[in-house]
Amino acid sequence: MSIASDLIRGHTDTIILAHLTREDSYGYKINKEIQMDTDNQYELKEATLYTAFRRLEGAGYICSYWGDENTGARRRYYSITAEGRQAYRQLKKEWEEAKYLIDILIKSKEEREDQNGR
Amino acid sequence: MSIASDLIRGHTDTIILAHLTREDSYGYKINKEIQMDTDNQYELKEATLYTAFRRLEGAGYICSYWGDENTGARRRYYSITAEGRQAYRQLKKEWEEAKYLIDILIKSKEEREDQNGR
DNA sequence: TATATATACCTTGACAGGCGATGTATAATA
DNA sequence: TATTATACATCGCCTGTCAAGGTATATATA
Repeated sequence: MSIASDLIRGHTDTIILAHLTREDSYGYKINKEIQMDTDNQYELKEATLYTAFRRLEGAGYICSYWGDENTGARRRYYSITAEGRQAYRQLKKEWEEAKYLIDILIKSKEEREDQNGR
Repeated sequence: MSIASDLIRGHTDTIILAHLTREDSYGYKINKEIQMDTDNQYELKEATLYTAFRRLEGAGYICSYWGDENTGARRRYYSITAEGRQAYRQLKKEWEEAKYLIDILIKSKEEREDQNGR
């Protein structure tokens, strides 16, 4: 893990919802996929992950059920709801806005002067 | 203000440092500039702003002095240090990394399947 | 057989950053 | 005279993150 989590903070819910858009999944698997997707540059801490599941379920964005594996550790599967899909779309939109604003705001004033040709 | 502050969280320090790269400035002015730069879509809450100044000063990234205005309210000016400039460059780099990773992570798995042509 | 590792879940308590509320003071304007 | 703008500051709450600890099953290794 190489990235500061304060920069990802606020995106945890969006990331989880994204992983549930195609099919139901469970915590451990989602986290492994996050690690693979980012070449091990990022992972969710377990406490963060399971806290987020509770939060999302409380908000009605996901619901859960126990898997029926007859071998290995038990898994709790999560399914995204219609409200969850709606929230996901909204959160993605907000990310695009935030990205745009942050890009503006963290730009050095020196650079900006250069760009204005002054 | 239209943007969720959890999405900006972690960037407050970078934003402030960016505003000090060209010239010394003070809290009220920096915040006004942020509002102007973002067409009033974002502003730092005063408590957040002044907390950040304390934090940055404690870290040695900025130092402060009182202005010598002989009219109007007094101003505390902040100046970025060499360490502050170094930190600013680092934080910008981390933002580029975070931006890249978040874009990957919040992408819908449905979309990704489409992109893979499967 | 014992031990370590991988899979899989969960909770508690501390910490840090953001912020509403509140306060102070000066100057200009209505 | 009252309001608004400028300008700074702190306190205490809230929320999300996470280190640390715990439970349980299955497999690989020594």
